[in-house]
Formats: sequence, structure tokens, C-alpha cells
Amino acid sequence: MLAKALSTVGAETELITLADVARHAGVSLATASRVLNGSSRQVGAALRERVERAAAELGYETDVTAQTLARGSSKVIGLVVHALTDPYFAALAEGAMRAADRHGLTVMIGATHRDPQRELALVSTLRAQRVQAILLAGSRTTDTEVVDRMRAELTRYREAGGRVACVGQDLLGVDTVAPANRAGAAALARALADLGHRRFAVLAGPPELVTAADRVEGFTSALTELGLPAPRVLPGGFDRHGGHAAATALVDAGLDDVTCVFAVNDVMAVGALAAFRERGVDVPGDLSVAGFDDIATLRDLVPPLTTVRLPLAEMGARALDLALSEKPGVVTEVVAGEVVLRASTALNV
Amino acid sequence: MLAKALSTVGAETELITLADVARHAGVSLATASRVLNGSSRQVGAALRERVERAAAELGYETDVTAQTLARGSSKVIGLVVHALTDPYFAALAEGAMRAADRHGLTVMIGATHRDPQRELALVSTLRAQRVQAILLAGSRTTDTEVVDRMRAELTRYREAGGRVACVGQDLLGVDTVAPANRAGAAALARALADLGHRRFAVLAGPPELVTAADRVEGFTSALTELGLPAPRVLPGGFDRHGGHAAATALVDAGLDDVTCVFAVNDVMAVGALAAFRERGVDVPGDLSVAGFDDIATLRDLVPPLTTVRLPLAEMGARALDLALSEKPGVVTEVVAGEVVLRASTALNV
DNA sequence: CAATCGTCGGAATGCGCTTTCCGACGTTCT
DNA sequence: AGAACGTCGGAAAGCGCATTCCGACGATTG
Repeated sequence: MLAKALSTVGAETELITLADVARHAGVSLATASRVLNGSSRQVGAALRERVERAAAELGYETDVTAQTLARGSSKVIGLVVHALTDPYFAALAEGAMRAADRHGLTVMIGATHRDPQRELALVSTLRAQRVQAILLAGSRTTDTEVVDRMRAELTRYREAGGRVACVGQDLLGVDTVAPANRAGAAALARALADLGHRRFAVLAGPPELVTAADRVEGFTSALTELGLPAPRVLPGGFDRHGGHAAATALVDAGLDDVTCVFAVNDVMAVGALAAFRERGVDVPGDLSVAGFDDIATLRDLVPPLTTVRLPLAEMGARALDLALSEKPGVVTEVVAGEVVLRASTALNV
Repeated sequence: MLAKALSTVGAETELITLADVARHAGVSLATASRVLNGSSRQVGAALRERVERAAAELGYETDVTAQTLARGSSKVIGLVVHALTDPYFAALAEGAMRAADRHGLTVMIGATHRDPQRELALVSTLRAQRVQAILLAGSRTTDTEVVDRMRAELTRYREAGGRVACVGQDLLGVDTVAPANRAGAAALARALADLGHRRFAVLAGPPELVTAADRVEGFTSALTELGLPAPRVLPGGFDRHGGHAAATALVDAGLDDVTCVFAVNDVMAVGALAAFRERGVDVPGDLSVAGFDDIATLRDLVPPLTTVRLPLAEMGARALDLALSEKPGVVTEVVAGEVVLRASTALNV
């Protein structure tokens, strides 16, 4: 018993290589390779079977790194997101991973936590890993220096045969799946106006975040077109805390005649709902609230959130397909959002 | 202009290799390697500087796959989760990724969607990728055939020097970070009994899922110890839908004297809350509801959910540390859950 | 039946990098 | 001053695999 325990530790058998399999099957390296790793060349049934049995008996597993080196192309893609705990990115990642799976690709993932330096570093890492494609999800900042460095990095990557696609804004000169943030926010504004709302506040997120800025702008200009007054715009963070803080600030400053609040994403809206509850503002009785994204995990909120639905998983999948597709030039696919009216927004009479 | 557009397509410059850098710097391959990839050997300042400049000028990026092959060890770890859209796993993954980052490791990720075949396939893939460690998150099933095959696969991997850790139950004979499901559920049962509840129902999830079964058992046996009647146990899915369905079934069958419902995870509890709302059962007025996990995204639920908090991100990080740590034998780290009483459970007088 | 062709197995080369081994040179010690 | 040693640059041998090129063999054809 003791002996067994000891033998378990540090077993560390040598790695089983293709050469081992070939020897064990009594064939050449080339033949073994052709049998086990989808070559275009045929191998006779007898030998093929011997190789396969040898591989199974030895528990052989291809060394993909060696294969990548020899073939000069890998079956791995890279995925760069803000954070997995953000359901928006989790949904994108989920969609991208499903698509990767369909293509027989493995996924390497990295989180930026909205740090542009980290994002740059992640792209370098993925480049070093010789991934076949890089998917960039996460809003671009408007900081031109960062954008320029990212473009340079991506250019080098693409010159070496790498493929890139991005979910968000087309600022990088790469294939892009772009949610129609402006149009979606505008449609939402019109829908809310239809409910009778006239005075709005916008929990706007960080002005330098393009996604946030676009949504604010789409919302605002739609109001203008309708001949309604411009909304009160409260900047802040793009997360739950940001929504909570901005909503608190709004209440403390006095709602005046504001009857409806638009938080530029659902997670912020959740924070806002909490803040309003704490301050005794009833939603939708005293105030209507709308978000953006239609995060699935949040659909059971009370009251259910009016929002703009984005097909996030599908967007992730389309980004991968775009990156992988052979085509000239750079493509931007716009994805429309769909206004979903729920109980968090009431008729305003 | 046309010329420029054409030149952009298919630019595909040759890959820049270490040899290019060495030539450009006028040094040998060996020297370039030593400068650029942390060797133990020193290189004179003059040469070192020349190599570094050459690398920067050429935009060189190490080919990690070649490096892995040459060194025989990689800087990548594999992470196997159920699904990223499940916030439980997203939080685990987030923690593991942060830890990986601290260790300078890249993360390869795969989703099983609770399909044991897929899980097996993922482990094979990761083994083929020669990842340094594999982290298995996600509840083990009690299906012994699958467990055995998984053990065999992992054994081969470890014999080749791979490291493995698992978050969940210790069924695989590997290092494990094990949430104290039984103890946590038992503590929850006692806390709810302290609130005056006597008759419980448990939305139990799938009986073959060890996590679910353990929580049910911990809850039940604590009630027994308190001299209370056994709860009504309603099996079902482990997700929102499962919670919703089980809760609906409960109401339709008649609550009788049940005053408190324990859903074995938060996501199921959310489904249950929705079902109760639909059926006009007020929570916590008519019925108290408790969950398990304390998912962060769900903290703004109304009413706020009584639950057992698990430090998910930390658990992910600890799993990685465990896998990487040099130590004899197999370690199981138990992580305690903390009962958090919130408004979804009321005093029962 | 010889010439031609197609099929399939194997030896050898190379993918980009690390690392061992050698050798050249400059220091230090006796 | 010579021996012993340490430092640092380079040549070359792999790491595990894919693939090209070659050659052997059997089948087809005129």
C-alpha cells in the first residue's frame, strides 16, 4: 500500500510521441502521421488499423504545439473581453465559443478589465501564441494614442496572416460586428415618447466610452427630432455602481419634471433601480426606467426592465465567422437592437 | 488609391523569426534567444541592446508554440466550465483567470454544457495543447462510467507532467477545492428554523448532480437533527427553468403547511421567485425563499435573496494555486459557505 | 510482355526556438 | 609569468510533427 502510494507520486512517464506510435506499430513516422492527423494522402487499411491500435494502446495524443509549428497554422483563436463576470461579455463569449466549437477551434481568452494597456498586452500574447484569429469584444475608447498602438499591433498580426474581428465600434479598421447603438437608443426614445414621457434623464456612463456615448447621442437626437427638450445627462461608471451613483445623484438633485430615466446599459439600470428603491422613488409609479442590452440573467428583475435587446451570443458567433471568412476588404455588419417594453416604464398621462 | 487598396489585401509579410532578429542585430541565434527570452545566461550590455533594438524595429514577437516545443513546457492553462453564461461559472473563471494572470499564464477555455462527452473531449484537447494545468469546474456526475474514463484521461495527462485541480467534489482523485455544500445547507436549515419555519420544501435539482444532492442532504439531515419533519423534495433542472418548473409544481400541488422553500442554487431560486409571482404567492409574505451561492449579479433582486455565500472568484484562484503547487499527494481544500439572511425569508410566527 | 502510370511506404528535411557544448578571451591568484 | 578559472559568443543538436521527394510495387494498357 505504501509502495503504491509512493509510486503514484512522480510517476511522470515520458511523453508518448508519434515516433513511439510508429515504432509500436512497425511503420514509419510519415505513415503514422498520415493516419493520425488527417493528411490528404491515403494509407492502406492494414497499416492504418495497426497505427490506430498502437495509438490507442499507448494513449497517444497529438502534440498540437509541434503540429502548429510544422504546419505553420494553428487551430486556436483568441478572445479578448472586458470581464467574464459582466453578463454582456459572458454572452458574447458564449456565442463566440459555440461558433469556435463548430469550426473545431479552441479558444484562448483574456480579460482586459477596461485597461487599455492590458488589452494591448493580451493582443501581443495572442499574437505570440500564433492564434489563427483574434476577436476583440469590448468598447473601444476614444483615446487616440491607445487606438493607434492597437492598430499597429493588429496590423503586424494581420501581416503575418492573422485574422481579426471586433464587436463594437469600427475604429480599428478591422471586420466589425457593430450593434446599432444609436439607432437602438433612438428607437427606445421614440417608444418612451409614445408612452407620453417628455422630460428624460440619461445615466450616461463614461463619455470616452464609444458605446456609451453613441447610445446617449442616439437617444438625445431622437428626442430633438421629436421636438422634445434635451435630456439631463449624468455621466458616471458603466457598471452597476455607476448606475447607482448617477441615479442617487439625480434624486438628490431633485427629479423636477423628469418622468423617465434611460440607463445606457442594463447593469447600470439595475444599479439605478436599487438606488431609487433606497430613496423611496417608486418604479414605475413615480419614475420609469429603461436600460439597454436585455441581459438574460436580469429578465426576472422586478419590475421587468424595458430595454433594447441585442442578440449577444449571435453577435459573438458572427464576429468569429467574419474573422474567418475569406473576402476582400473590411466588412462592418450592423446588428439592430429591438425595443422591448416591459413594466419598468409606465404610461405617462 | 487603387494600388494602395490592392497592396493592402494579401500583404501577408513573412513571419519575423528570431533568426531575422539575430541577423539584423549581427549576432548569433543563441545570443538573440538569450536576450529576448529570459535565459539564465548573461549577455553583454552592448549586444543585448542591439538585439533589443533589432527586435523592436522588426516588430518581433516570440513564437510561443516553438518555445513550448523546445522547452517542453508551456505557459498555458486549461479551464473547463459548464457555461460562461452561468454566473456561477463566470465568477469561478474570473477568479481563475486573475490568478493565471498573476502567474503569467494564458488561459484556454472550454464549455461542457453539462455534456460528459464534451467534457472528455475538452480534456483531450487541452492535453493535446500541452497545457501546464487543467482546471475542472463544474459538478461531477455520479455516472461511474464517465467518471472512470475521466480519471483515465487525467491519469495519462498527469503522467506526462500535467497538473490538475478541480472545483467541486473530490471524485476524480485530484486536488480539489470543495465548497462545503452539506455544511452550508445545514447551516442554512438551522438559520431558517431559527426564523420559526417548520415545514420546508426543497427545489432539489437533478439527483445525479453531486452538488445538488449534497445540498439537499445537508439541508435535510440538519432538519432531522433539529427534530423537524423531512422537507418535501422536488427534483428538476439545475437552472432557472428547473427552479421555475419545480416551484410551479409545488404551488399547483398545494403548499399545505410549507412556509419556506430552499432552492439549491440562486439561479433556481430566481426561477422560483418568478413562478411564485405568477401564481400570486407573495414572497416573503406567504412563503419564504432561500437560495445558494450568492451570485453577485442577483443581489439586486426584489426581494433580496437569503442564500449561502460562496467566495467563487477566490475558489477559482485557489484551484489554480493548488494545481500549480508542488506538494506530495492529493489535497482537498474545503471552502465554507456563509449564510446570508435577507428579505426573501421572513420570520414565521 | 514491356512500357506506363498510379498508389502508397519511408527517409530526410525543416518549422522556430532552447540549450548544451566549445572555444576564445580576460582575470585573478600563486 | 603561467596556471586556473570565470564570462560570454557561437555552432549545432534536438523538441514533435508535417511534408516533399524518392523508390518500390502492382495494375493497366497497347
